[in-house]
Order: sequence, then structure tokens, then C-alpha cells
Amino acid sequence: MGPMPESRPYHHGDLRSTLLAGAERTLRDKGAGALSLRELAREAGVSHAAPGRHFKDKQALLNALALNGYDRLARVLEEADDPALPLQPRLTTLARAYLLFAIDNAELLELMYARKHDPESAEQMAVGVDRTVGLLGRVLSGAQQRGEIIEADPHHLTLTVGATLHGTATFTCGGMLGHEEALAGVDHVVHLLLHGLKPR
Amino acid sequence: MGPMPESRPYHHGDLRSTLLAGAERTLRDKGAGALSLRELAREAGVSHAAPGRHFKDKQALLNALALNGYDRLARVLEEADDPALPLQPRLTTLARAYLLFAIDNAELLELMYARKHDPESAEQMAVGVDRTVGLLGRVLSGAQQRGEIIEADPHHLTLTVGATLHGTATFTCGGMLGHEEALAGVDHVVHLLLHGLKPR
DNA sequence: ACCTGAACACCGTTCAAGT
DNA sequence: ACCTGAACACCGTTCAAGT
Repeated sequence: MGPMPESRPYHHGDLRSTLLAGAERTLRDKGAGALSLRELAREAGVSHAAPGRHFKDKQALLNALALNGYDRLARVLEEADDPALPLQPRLTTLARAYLLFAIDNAELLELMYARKHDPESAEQMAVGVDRTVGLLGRVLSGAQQRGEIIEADPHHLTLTVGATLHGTATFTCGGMLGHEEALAGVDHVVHLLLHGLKPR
Repeated sequence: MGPMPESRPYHHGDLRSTLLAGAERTLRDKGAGALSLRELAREAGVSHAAPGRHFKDKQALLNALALNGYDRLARVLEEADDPALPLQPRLTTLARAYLLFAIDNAELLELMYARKHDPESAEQMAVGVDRTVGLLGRVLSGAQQRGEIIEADPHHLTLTVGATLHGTATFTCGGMLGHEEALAGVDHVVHLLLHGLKPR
């Protein structure tokens, strides 16, 4: 019964990353409600007060998670985007990528869109949002310059298209649509956005 | 220093409603994170264990709040709807009513759309959702029969239009749009839905 | 600079016991 | 039938003290 080899030194070394990684796993597996700093500390093999050195409170950890999410979402969309594609399939590809991200990271996405009450983190989130809607905005502005879509405030167009995609994702994650059903419907949604409900 | 007149008998009499009303006020004033059964019990002048007689756990109270919200939302939309209006203004009116409800009840709406993990409450919520998207579905189906909108799966059309409205509400409540800005933009959003992004 | 241990003020939930 | 009071097992946060 000798002492186990001490695999962890007094200083963890990378506690901040470990906590964030654990939080993301808990978020995915058990939901935001199950997130506990004390539990994360336990999983990291560290005292319950240690997280306080890296995150001033629980909300700070949640904000860090959300910022992380914006990073990943922006990367996913940028990788999915293919400027060589015509407008409709290009938008469809982006919409599908967004929906896939939403399905894979439903709880995280909720965190990302959660109302922030302190103005400081609200600004950080705004930057993250800009990164993700920015791509969509550029695609639409480009199409607009080529005369492929109507001349209207591009910011407004972007928000409307973004709202449709996000609303679809919300409905899907909320269980109102099956995942496959939603992914299969993406083409129709984009078609509807481009051509409208009215007969032509 | 005589005893205060005992305004509350041993049996509260209407504790369930009192708790729900208090919860709705807290939700509006301080957000879902600030909701505490013990605090609600204190406000109701009752022991901290008393809520357990009316709600088996905290989630049960949240579910009751959400169902309540679906009721109110359905009423709001039904009152706002004017079947005498042509399609576009009729949809605009409904969209504005939904956005107003969302702005006034942002935290409640989040609760209403929150993923439910137990299948029992998930079904209750589905009924509530059906009540609210049902109206939209009937409006669109009617327009479809009159040939005012394209022939496509009406359920799919409804979900897409609903997604756009809900996404707009989410963006607005999340602070990406100002309230007035969003309300002023409703006309454009509905116009876009009906006519599409492509030039005609 | 980073972490511990104890302390404080909260939670939700349960259950015998009271009215 | 409805509520209380005590108990249990959790939280987040703070702060002196340790390494």
C-alpha cells in the first residue's frame, strides 16, 4: 500500500485549459444545468477553490466557453464556404454547416446566444457574433454586387437570413424537427429564402 | 408590541398560483438564474418545503411556467390576427405581435424553447408549440388554397416562416438588434419572406 | 504565481411530525 | 389535504495560509 506515484504536482500547470475542456464535455453530456465548478475541480484533481484563480466566477467560465464556441463556429463556416459555388448551393452549404454545428453543440450554442447582463462580456460576445455573421454578410454583399439578389440594406438582409438559419437550428435542437429531417430540409429553406413564398 | 394580525392562515389557500406568479415576476426582473424555490417560498410567507407539495421539483415549476407562456402567447397571437387583412399585412401583424411578446417575455420564451429531457414534459411542450404554430399554419394553408403562395409542404412552410420570426426575436432579445429597430424591420422581414432575396 | 482548507451563505429535496 | 422544521448533500465565493 505504498503511496501512488504523484502524477500531479502542486501546481497543475494547465488548469485553465483542463477546466474548459471538462466544462465542454459536461455541457455536451449532461447540459448546462449540470455544470459545477466544484465538480470540474474534482475532475481536474484540484481543490474546489482552485478554479477561482482562473475564472473570477462561474459566469466568467461560461463566457470563455461561449467565446471558444464562436471561434469554432467561425472556423467551421469558413472551412465549409466555397466561393466557387453559385449563390444558392453556396448558401445551402453554409446553412447545412451551421445546422450541423448546432446539432453537435446544442447546449453550447444556447450559451453563445444567452443574454449577457454585464456590458463587458456583452462586447466580447458581439465580436464573436460579428465573426460568424460576417462571413454570411460578405457572401450576400458579393451576390448583391453581382446583381444576384435585391438591393436592400445588406446588414438587414444578413440578419434576416441568419435569423432563418438560427431559428431552424433552434427548432431542430428543441426537438420540433428530426435531425435528418432538418438537414434534408435545408435545400428547401434556402430556396424559400431566395425565391420567396409567393408564386412567380 | 402585540402580535401582528395573522394575515396568513396555516393553509395558504392558493400557494400554487402565488408561487407561479412570483416566479414569473422573478423571471422578468432578475432572470431564470435567480429563480429559487426557497426564495419563492419566503416571498409567499411559507416554509421552504411547502413548494414541494405543489411542484415535485424545480423543473416541474419551470414546466408550468412554460405551459403558461404558451397559453399567453397563443392568446396574444389569436387576438392580433385579423383574417380580413391581405396576406402580407396579416403576416406582418402576427410577426410584430410575436416580436413584442418575445421582447416582453424574453426569459420566459427561452424557457419555453428549452430542451426538455424527460419525455413526459416534452409532450406537454409539443402541445403548447402546436397551439402557437398552429395559427401560423392555418394562415399559410389558407393563403396556399387561394393560390397566394407556392404549393409546397405547408408544414415545412410554416416551420420556415416560424423559424425566421423566432430567429429575429432571438437576435433582438440577445441584443444584436435594438427593440425599435427590430420592430421597424418586421415589414422588411415579411416582405423578404414573401418575395425572396432574388430580384424579380 | 498558484493552490489548499476552512468558512459562509446559500441551494433543492426528503420526511417525520404537526394542524 | 396542506404545511413545518430539521436534516442531508450539494452549491459558489472568499480568504488566510501554505508551497
